[in-house]
Amino acid sequence: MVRLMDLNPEQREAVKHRDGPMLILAGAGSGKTRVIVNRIAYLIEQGVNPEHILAVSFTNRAVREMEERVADMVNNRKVAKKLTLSTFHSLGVRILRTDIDLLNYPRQFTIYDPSDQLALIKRVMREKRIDEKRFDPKYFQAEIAKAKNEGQEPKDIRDIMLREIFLAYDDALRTCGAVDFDDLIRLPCLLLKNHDSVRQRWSGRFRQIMIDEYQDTNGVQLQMVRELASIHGNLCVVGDDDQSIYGWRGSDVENIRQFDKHFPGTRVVKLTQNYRCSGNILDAANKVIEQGVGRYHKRLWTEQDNGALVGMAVLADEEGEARFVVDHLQTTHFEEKRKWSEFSIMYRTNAQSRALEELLRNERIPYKMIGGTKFFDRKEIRDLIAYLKVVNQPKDEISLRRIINYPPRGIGTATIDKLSAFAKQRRSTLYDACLHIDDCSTVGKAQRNAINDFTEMIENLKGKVEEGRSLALIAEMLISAVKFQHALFKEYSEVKEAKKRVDNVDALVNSMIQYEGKADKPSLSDYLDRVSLEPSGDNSEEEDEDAVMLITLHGAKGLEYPIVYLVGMEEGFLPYFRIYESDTDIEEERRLCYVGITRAKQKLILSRALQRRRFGRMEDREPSRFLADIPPKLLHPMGIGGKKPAVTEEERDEKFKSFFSEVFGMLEKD
DNA sequence: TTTGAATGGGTTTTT
DNA sequence: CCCATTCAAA
Ligand SMILES: Nc1ncnc2c1ncn2[C@@H]1O[C@H](COP(=O)(O)OP(=O)(O)OP(=O)(O)O)[C@@H](O)[C@H]1O
Repeated sequence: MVRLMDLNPEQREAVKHRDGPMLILAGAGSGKTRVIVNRIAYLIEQGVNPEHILAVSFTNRAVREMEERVADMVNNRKVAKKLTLSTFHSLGVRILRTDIDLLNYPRQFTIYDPSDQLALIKRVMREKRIDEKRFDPKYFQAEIAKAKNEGQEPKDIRDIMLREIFLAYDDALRTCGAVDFDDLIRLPCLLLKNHDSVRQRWSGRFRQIMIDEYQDTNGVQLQMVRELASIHGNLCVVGDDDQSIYGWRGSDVENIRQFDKHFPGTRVVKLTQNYRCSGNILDAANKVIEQGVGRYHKRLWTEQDNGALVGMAVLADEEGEARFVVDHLQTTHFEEKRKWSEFSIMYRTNAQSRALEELLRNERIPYKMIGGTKFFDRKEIRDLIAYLKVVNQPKDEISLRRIINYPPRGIGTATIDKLSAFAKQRRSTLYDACLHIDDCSTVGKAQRNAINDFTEMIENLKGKVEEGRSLALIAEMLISAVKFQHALFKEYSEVKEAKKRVDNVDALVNSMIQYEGKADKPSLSDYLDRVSLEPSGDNSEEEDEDAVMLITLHGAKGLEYPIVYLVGMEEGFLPYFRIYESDTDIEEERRLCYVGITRAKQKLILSRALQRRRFGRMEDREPSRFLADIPPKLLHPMGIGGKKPAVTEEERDEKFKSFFSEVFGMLEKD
């Protein structure tokens, strides 16, 4: 049930808006997402078919958040399920799975992640005899991504070599039956633009479109949105130019600033009251963002009390910082009877989570890491996934090459080169050449046998998939067929290491079982899609698990927590500096800082270390320049700079003892 | 063809 | 410090 009285007048106006374009431009915590959620529920109440409603956001996490909030409000699972709430990329996949054949790709396409992408670019470069030493494949990868995000096609590229590689790379993708991440937006966009039937289908299907975090859209996404809204113009976007933090992947704040020019007749709604942060926190945030260069003026206000001061902790080193945060967190948890899930620790880079994780684990504090690709980056996991990808789409040459000789089965580089030549000669894919290897005289008998055994196994597994056998079962068959575990023990002389890897493989199989348990229509290709689109594996079964959140600043956008720790407030981290490169966009870093501060509802603790290990060497660290923008009267010094020294271990033990005796005392009374 | 040792290069952020 | 890649020997 929508309760319009839970909204302020501006929000109410936005929720009740029905047809035509609308822009909600508003600051952090002003209830933008709340408007979207309410508007979805309101539309349903007004009789709009939920299948006609589309809401898009950027991160998987933000989509999940929206799903939960909508589900709570609609309170009808069957109706909620009919809604389309998704990221741009999964929406792209959905469109492509239906219509990609119009572009000459198979509907069973696979999705290449950046490392597959790089591998393919390297292949293309080798084919073209372009020296990888002289020309960095990563450069081309970046340039191609940029071009795709700007909506450029190979013919638009001036640089001859880049154009040639782009062209060949795109060709190669098609041959592999694969698309890359950027294609997940670019190709649907091409389809919608060039095929009226496609546009009619999708724009007709989604008659009410909402987009959260619109300031993060890039050129191609704008085009895609335009096409999707072309039939009806019912497009509602919400965003905040002060929270634009994806410039590095082509997002363009002008999309939101010029929205009313892109969509004439736009109704503009501005929200300026912040409902999230206590006064001091909002003050600090305002001070940081106000120093922004080239910023459009906007000021948030709140009715809330000042609340606690913002903690500013200075510690000796990385470990000291982690220790401080964990101690403080633990003390607050007990003293204020806070649930673990009320805490969140945020950082600029995933690597910064290590020290924290270690300590949290030691202290047995439940935590959940959002983002980070650790699991699916492990070699053994990638290998297994590569096998499944080959079973799913044998054209996928990158995956095929990855596993054709892993575990080693006597098909070395020499053989693969011959195989590749054979494939080229008969104009077939590499896998097809494997199937007909007996017609290839250049490959020796032993190798031919090995290849035949290999294809036989893959074909067998393909059969199982077609029979509709369970995914986990297929994976298990695969693991035993290739003696995967045996290979791991052979590969890692350290038994402990090998065991760990075997455990990882088990964990992957388990994730498949879980997936099959909860998916609507489980299938291998759907599973692989999910793994590609959400490699962080944030498939938190335990949705409302009580755990501390560890998350990057980017990942935290749109989320909120009662207590937030912002660690690593140092030059080099925030703003982030890369060695040898000085292209950091300071203003974007500032906005990132603003995003971090405005995640906190009641308490915010900033921290920094004086020294940090980097490349094994200790380095001195300077405070982040953004700290200087926060008036000292808002800050409460802690750690080394605080009045009280950091809590010592004895003191902490003392606190626990008294806490427990208190608890026991309460129990005895009962 | 497989293997292990040497070497060199480098830490964003997400889909 | 930790990796990925490369290179040389078995
Ligand atoms: N009218 C209101 N009355 C009370 N609480 C509100 C109101 N509007 C929003 N809130 C609360 O304020 C908080 C922030 O809302 P929301 O997440 O929708 O903001 P947002 O504008 O999307 O923030 P961000 O820009 O950070 O993503 C939420 O806890 C929400 O419940």
